Amino acid sequence: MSAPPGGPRRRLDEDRRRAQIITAAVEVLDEVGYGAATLTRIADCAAVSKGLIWHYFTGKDDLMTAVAESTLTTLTDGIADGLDRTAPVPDVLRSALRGAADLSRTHRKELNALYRIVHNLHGPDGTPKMTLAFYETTYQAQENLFRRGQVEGSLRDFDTRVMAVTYQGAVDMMLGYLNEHPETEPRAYADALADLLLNGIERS
Amino acid sequence: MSAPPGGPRRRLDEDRRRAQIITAAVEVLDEVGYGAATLTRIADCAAVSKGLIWHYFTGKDDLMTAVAESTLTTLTDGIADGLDRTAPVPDVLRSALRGAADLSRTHRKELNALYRIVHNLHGPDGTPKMTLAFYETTYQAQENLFRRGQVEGSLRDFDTRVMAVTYQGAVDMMLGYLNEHPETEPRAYADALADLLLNGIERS
DNA sequence: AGATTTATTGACCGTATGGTCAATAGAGGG
DNA sequence: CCCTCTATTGACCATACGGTCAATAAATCT
Repeated sequence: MSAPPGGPRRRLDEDRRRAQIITAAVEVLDEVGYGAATLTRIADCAAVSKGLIWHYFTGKDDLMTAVAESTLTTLTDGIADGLDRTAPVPDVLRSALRGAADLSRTHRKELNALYRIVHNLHGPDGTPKMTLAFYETTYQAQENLFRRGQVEGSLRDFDTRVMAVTYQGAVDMMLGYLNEHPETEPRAYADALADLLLNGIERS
Repeated sequence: MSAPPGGPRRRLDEDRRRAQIITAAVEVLDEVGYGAATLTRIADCAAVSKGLIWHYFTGKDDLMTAVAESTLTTLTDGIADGLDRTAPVPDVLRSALRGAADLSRTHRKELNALYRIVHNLHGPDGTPKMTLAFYETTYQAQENLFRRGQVEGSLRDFDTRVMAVTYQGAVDMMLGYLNEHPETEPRAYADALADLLLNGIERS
């Protein structure tokens, strides 16, 4: 009766297609938010049929997880570049904050998409799926950095765990704020924040 | 054919019913998250028929907004109590942090529910509905407090806007952390955080 | 007691979504 | 040149959700 299912227009390399779909997902997530980021919309944005998504991902959750992982890698790499981890700890922190602030301009969509996934992807029980283990890794990395500073004498004594959590919150808020206030200069914010945080922990 | 729609079992005062539904919504939001917080579930939890919800609210968004407002009032009142705003600024900050930390034990569900709504209630375009105006109010209140401290000489000079945003982030993270790590002593965290933040801004 | 109001119900509807699948066509191997 | 493999498609499905509404009975009014 109806037209038979058409074959492919163009065949593409597997990895490329995956990346293409993920990119489209980032775009859509950034534009309409998580709830409205329907698979139909994503497929449309990727100029691909909806059915194809299940050829590359096992479902929506799987796709979103993949997007989150991919995006997170991109972002952390973005910060890691041009960061000399062997420098004095205060300098590392300043650079890291600047790097993060820059992301708000160079990777706006990715930040937005990741933010949305993290805050929306729940397990069946309602437990957030990413947040916990997600942050725990960076907490420990930060704590190591702080402890190094304390050992080296550049930082005074303080609760490294609380500081790591606070630092993460400060960065998150900075990114959110820069996103909502495009008129704010990222570097200026980053430097002001560095002053605040370092004043609290630097050995005077 | 089918049983006719039954009348009410028990009539209840209007305000009570509203409150009852809102309470149920908080419960459900806390338990299963925003996406799974369906009106059917909320109605069940409130031991009320689904249709009744539209008698008190114009729709899901309206209900969620009402829940957010109600919850926010409860929480801010909870902090405001036992807070002497005329005290020296550093003392006010310490008290406020303790008050906030205490909420993680006394108002766990409310915090969770509010968090979920704030991060999930979008407008039709995907724009978050609450976040912006929501935070802006508290930013200004915080900035006023910081400026008072600067005028009075208890705080050094710093960017009050960046500090307000950072402070808010620190509190949010603290609440999230305390929620996910019940073994952590709220007061201890609050005090450690106060030390960190005040060290960064207090005039030494 | 009768009339009126309205809080409450359960059945119903339209829709949009995540997900399935047989059919298809292009690429590549023999 | 055929045969196999598989990336790709469009039609289809089940479902669950937000939302509507006529019917009903408890309260209230007169």
